[in-house]
Amino acid sequence: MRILQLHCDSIEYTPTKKEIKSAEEDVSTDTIRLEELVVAFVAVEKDDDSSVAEDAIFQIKNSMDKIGCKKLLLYPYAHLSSNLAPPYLAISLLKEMESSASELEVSHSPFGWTKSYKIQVKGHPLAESSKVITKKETQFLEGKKPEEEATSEALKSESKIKSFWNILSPDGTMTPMSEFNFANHKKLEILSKYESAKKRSVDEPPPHVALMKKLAIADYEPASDSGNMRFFPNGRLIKSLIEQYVTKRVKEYGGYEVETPIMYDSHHPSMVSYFNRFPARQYNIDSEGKKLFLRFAACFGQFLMANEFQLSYKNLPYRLYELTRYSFRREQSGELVGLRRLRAFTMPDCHAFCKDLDQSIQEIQTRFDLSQSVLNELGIEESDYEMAIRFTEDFYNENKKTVQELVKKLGKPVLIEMWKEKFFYFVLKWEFNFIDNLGKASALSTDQIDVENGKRYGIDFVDENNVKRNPIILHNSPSGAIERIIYALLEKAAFDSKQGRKPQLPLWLSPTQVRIIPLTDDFIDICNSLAQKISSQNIRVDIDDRNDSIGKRIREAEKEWIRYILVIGEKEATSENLSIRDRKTGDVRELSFDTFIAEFNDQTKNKPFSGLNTPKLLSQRPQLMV
RNA sequence: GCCAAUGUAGCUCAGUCUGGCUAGAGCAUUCGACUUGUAAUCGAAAGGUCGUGGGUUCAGAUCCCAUCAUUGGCUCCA
Repeated sequence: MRILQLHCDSIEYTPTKKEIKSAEEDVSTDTIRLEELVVAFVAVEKDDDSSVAEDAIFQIKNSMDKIGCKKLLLYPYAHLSSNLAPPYLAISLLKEMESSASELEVSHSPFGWTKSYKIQVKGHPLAESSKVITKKETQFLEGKKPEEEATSEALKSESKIKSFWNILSPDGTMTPMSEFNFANHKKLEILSKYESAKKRSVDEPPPHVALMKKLAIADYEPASDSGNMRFFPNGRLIKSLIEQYVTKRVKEYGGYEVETPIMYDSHHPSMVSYFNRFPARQYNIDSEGKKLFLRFAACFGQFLMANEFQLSYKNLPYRLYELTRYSFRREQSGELVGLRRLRAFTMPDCHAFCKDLDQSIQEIQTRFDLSQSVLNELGIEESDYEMAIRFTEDFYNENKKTVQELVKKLGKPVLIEMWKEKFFYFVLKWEFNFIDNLGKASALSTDQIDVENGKRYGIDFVDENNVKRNPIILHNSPSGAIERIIYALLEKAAFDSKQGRKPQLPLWLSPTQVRIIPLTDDFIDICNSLAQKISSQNIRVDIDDRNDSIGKRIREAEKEWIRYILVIGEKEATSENLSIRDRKTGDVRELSFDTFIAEFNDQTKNKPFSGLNTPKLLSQRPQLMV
């Protein structure tokens, strides 16, 4: 059976005359007009039977659910096939379809009649689709527009691969997702629903968007392409600190930092096959007849580099790392949101070349620990994210223990997606998904076991037996995109705020860590020397020397989420100790200088430091209202 | 990309449905006064081709068409 399915604003048809003997009787020749409906042009073919009819109506219903349409017109249309069923069979199958779609508002146009018709088709991607339904096998091509260029094989097969969803608990039990009791795992439930059912319902902008502007971190740049952000001094400072921290951790783990080009020749032999597999989502550039594209990850750069290395098994695992500023993905405009999903983003990307599966499995455990620890230190805890592991059935059957160990490390149930066959280049992939205020999931850390690209990029090493082999490659981002970390921190802060707690950034990331407020102009000099003393301890300190009331300046500092405020007046000028207003409690404490520095350092130890990225005196600072 | 909502001063918004006075307010900015004790001192000035481009009209921020951007949903997420 062949079906051409169109989501229409309206259709108008007029039966004109009987075309065949066995056409339907008692047909009125009035014009019929229907609105807001799906029209399914149907050609019944020779071998079709009830099971095909049932399957067809099932698929039609499915896609109508998606587009939220309840009205269906079955329109017999012989021209779709050259292998038609005899009319009596066609009529009876059409009737079967009509009656089995009873929960829809369904009708059919007369069979065997010539009809004139006028049709207005909607313009969204799901509006048009064709289906071919046969007895044994079901195949269908969704959403393919007639005028569209042939979609690549990748996209077609991607829509065909079927996922099996389960939940794996730390004790090793695997439960089908539908049977799992999510009572104590609300966020995992969100992730599961999000991934498998793809169902979401939100009607407000994510809170981090307002915060990123209010805190003068980042904003949209109207003169650029959407999804390319500008970062203000505060934002650049925060971003840079996170970048430095992640890089430091990766180097401690054993990654070697490199730098590779951001654009590549799409006709380079190594690119072609990779490219055809993952088409469409890149920025293209024409340059002197070359067709270049902007990288969407650091993979190519590092693979092409590794290609040059003379590797021995003794060198492995060997790890290359790059902090890509930027990676580019030309996501559909409707998918872009604040700092969560961008077209240009900063991605730490670390590849480990391993000699065999055993080594890669050992390596993936190390990197799992690294990722978890990095997120933790960045201020994102286990309770903020949920893990998903995806793998092929074969890999799981041979490596159950490995998978279970990862789950054990996390210590809570994990969403499992399993494929019968390997479609992607990896056999296993895990990722941590941050769940935000609106119940949206987005991936942070991730790692993959890649069994294809070693060969594709001609990377090889010599093993113990003097045989050349291709390494297995792990693809890890220990933190996920840096922008997304900021998004996660802001969403967490917004959540605190909603719960009635004071929102804040981790102290080591605060653009201003200590603010000094002179009571009157007379104390500005004292403030200056105090500021100097504090900033020599690697603390970002500024002075609000504006001519505003003390209450107002405190309020401003609170609104900037500044943790420590020092008001300097007569009392402080003559005292040994500092009066420190701690935003955490709102109280004013008397501390000696050294005690304060010790308390401060304790909270920022092992974290990178960078000086104030804006004028020290607030009177010299432009007000940024975005 | 599709559907919907939104777009007015640097920011947050009123005015748009029902076309008609000099397009308003608060915050921020500038100037002046005040010299402040832990979340908003007082006064004044300046600030706008109402997202952009067309159209209808005696008259357009307001109605119509197109377009761009943001947000939400769909799709997508290597």
